[in-house]
Parts: sequence; C-alpha cells; structure tokens
Amino acid sequence: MTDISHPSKTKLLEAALQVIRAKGYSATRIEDICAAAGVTKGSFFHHFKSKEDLALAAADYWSAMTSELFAAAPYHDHADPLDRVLAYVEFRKELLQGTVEEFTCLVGTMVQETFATDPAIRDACEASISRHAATLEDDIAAAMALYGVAADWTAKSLALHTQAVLQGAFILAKAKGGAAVAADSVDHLHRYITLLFARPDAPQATH
Amino acid sequence: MTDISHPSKTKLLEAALQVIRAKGYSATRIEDICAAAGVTKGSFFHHFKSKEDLALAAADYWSAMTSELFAAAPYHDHADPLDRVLAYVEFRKELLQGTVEEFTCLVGTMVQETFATDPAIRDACEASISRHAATLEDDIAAAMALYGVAADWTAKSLALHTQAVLQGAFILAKAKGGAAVAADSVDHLHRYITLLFARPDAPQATH
DNA sequence: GACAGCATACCGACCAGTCGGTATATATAA
DNA sequence: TTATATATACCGACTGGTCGGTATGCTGTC
Repeated sequence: MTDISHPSKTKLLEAALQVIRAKGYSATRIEDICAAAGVTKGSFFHHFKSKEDLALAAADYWSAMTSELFAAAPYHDHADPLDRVLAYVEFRKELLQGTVEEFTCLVGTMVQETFATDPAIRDACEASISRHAATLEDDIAAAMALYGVAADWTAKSLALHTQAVLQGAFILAKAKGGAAVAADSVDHLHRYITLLFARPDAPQATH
Repeated sequence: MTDISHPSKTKLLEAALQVIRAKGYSATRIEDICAAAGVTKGSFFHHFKSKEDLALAAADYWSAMTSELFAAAPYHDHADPLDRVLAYVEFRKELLQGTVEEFTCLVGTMVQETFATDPAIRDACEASISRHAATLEDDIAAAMALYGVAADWTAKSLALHTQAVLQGAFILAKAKGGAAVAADSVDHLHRYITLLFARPDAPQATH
C-alpha cells in the first residue's frame, strides 16, 4: 500500500499529514503539499488521481503509521490488562509534545470537514478511528473479566470514549494554542478508568 | 450586537450556522450561505466586510444563542450543585437530536480549520468555548465544597473536560453518521462525574 | 525503445470581493 | 407641501486571482 521505493510519494504523504493537520483539508492546496514535499505538481498527479485520492491515501498512511507506533509502544508489556489500558492513556499523554499540529489527529481533522460532503473520506476516517479503538477493546474486556465488572457499558463503548476524549482534547488544544488543556483531559480520562474498575490496591478516590 | 431589525443579516447568520457546520468553514462558499438565506451576494457584503468578518459575527451569534439556551434550561433548578452538573450533562445528551450537522458545535468545527491560520477566528471560538465552560465552574466548585472533595483537579479543568468530551463525541458522531456513539460518550462522562463525587446516596460503582 | 518518475506550461472553472445601480425612509429647507 | 439631500438596505453583473486538473516533454533505467 505504501511503496517505500517511491520517495516522492512518501514525501507527498508526509507533507500531506503536516499541512492538512495545520490548515484543514479544504484549505490545503495541492501546491501547498507539493511545496512542503519539495516536489512539483506533475509528480503529485503522477502518484495521485485527485485531491480526494490523496486524502484517502493519507488516511491509509496515517492508519499504517499510527498502528505501527502503537503496536510497538511499551504499554502492551504490562501483565494486568487494566494496567495496559491505563498505560495506553499515559502513552497518549506523553505524545502531546511539540506543536499542536504535530500531535493532533489527521483523520479527526479530516472527518469534520468531509462527513457531509465526501462519504469516501469520511468512511476512511471512521475506519481509522474504529480500528484503533478496537485495539483497546480486548484489553478493556479482559480487565472487565479480571475485575468482575458487570457494567451497563461495553468494552467497545469505553474504547470509543477514550477516542472521543482525545479528539475533544485536540480541539481544546487547538482553541487554546497548547497541549496543557489536552493533558488535563487525558488525566481526567485516566482517573475515570481508575474509578470505573475500583481496583482494591489502587487509591480508591480522589478525596 | 445582533440587530433584529436587519432580517437579511439575521437570515445570513442563521444560514451560516447551518452551512458551516455541515461543510466546514473553508469549504463553505459565500454564495452557499446566500442561497441558504435566500438573499444575494450584494446583501451579504453590505452586512459583512469579508468571509472572516462573517465567521467572527457567526461565532458571536452562536455564543449568544447558546448562552440563552443554556441559561433558560431547567438543569439550573436543582438545589444540589452536583445535581445541576449532572443535569447539565443529561441536557447535553437530550440535545443530540436530529441530523449530525444540527446538533454539533459551530465553534468547535471552525477552530479546527482556523487555529493555525486565522488567529481572530480561533480566539473567537476559544472565547465561546471557555465562556460556556465557565458557566459550569461555579456549580462544580460548589459541589466540590459540599461533598468535601479535595482533589488534584480543579473545577475549571473538569468544566473544560466536559467540553472536550462533547467536542470529541461530535467528531465520533460525524465519523459514524449518527448520534448514538456521542450519547454513549456523554453517558461515560455522566458516570465519571458520579464516581468522582462518590455521593453516599448514589450507587457507588458499576459492579 | 519503452516505461516509470518527474518537471513545466497551461487551461478553465470557480469564487471572494467590487461596483454601479435601485428602492425606501428620514431630514431639512424653501 | 414639495423638492432636495442623505443614509441605509439590497441587488446582480462583473473581475481578477486562485487552484484542481491536463497536456506534454525530459531523463534515466531496464
């Protein structure tokens, strides 16, 4: 899917991630991406049929990059599934580094602009978010089983909620121009999961 | 600020809310808004200097409309401040009706596209979100005092977290094409606040 | 020499913003 | 009362720049 033997294509995809996250999808001009990638429009249209084709490829590229990042992350090493979930949340907090456009989510940005007008892009973004959320679901379900949680919520809904908190945290970070507010929200998410499972050996409450 | 004696201007602002929430700010053409409002471009530029000027006016109009809606909402009637906060969350869930573009947030949508390119719009969106969050802060602080919560989080951070959850819920709703996933996230937020305050007369945990 | 990879020049649709104009209301002076 | 002046509200044709996409050509490699 992502052919490493096409350096220009890879550079265009990398540039697309940066530019679209900073300016949004609609405001991003193909020539902006070309300039950021250091290639020309001819090269762009050699590799991509259209701007929409690029967006779909960028969503796939983003999914591939991020799933690699999370698959290799150390939070999987915990023996306790609840620890894995909490360490995932901590890992997301650690990723809140650099500028806002560097740590925010490509597909969350794109889906806002395309959900009503471009079903293909919306579906690609939805798939990216849902596939990532699904990687949490098994750990959450295992934690529910281990701690005997019989709840009125599902592992899937909690996994999706973590993504909602992160996407919302990105919006606040964009509005306020910094990561601090996002980190606070991720802390609240961490606290929520801790309280949900009410593990005896953990601090029970915040007061 | 919003002169009701200018029906065309009000119609343009109303149309802007609808169109921008559906298509995003950049993809919205001035003539789209004119068509939705049933007025001409000449009228548009009589009332607004530019597209950015409209965006700023729309953010103000949005703030005015929503603060009126929330000020009049019945969740303020509870005697217990914690009940007021929880009823606010429930009220937000009840607002998840109609199409996605009808219940999502104008300023959350706009700030995504403008935070890096248009500081004036970004600041207007930030102000709208922060002012709304501030309306929750007193109730949260009062609940913290009433229930003796001495936490490592502040009333302000929880107020902002509620907005993060809502904004993120909107993104998931856009991705999945429906309100159900957003309602699930709002339920998680409700459960979080309940657990945070661990009120003795409430069900203590979910298992 | 055929094709992949990339570049340059160009086209045409689109769109933010302009501009000249009409209609109506109010004010004021003759 | 009427004529003139001025301001606001609104209209729609037009323009000039922008940008997605195309056509074509060059260069290295198999």
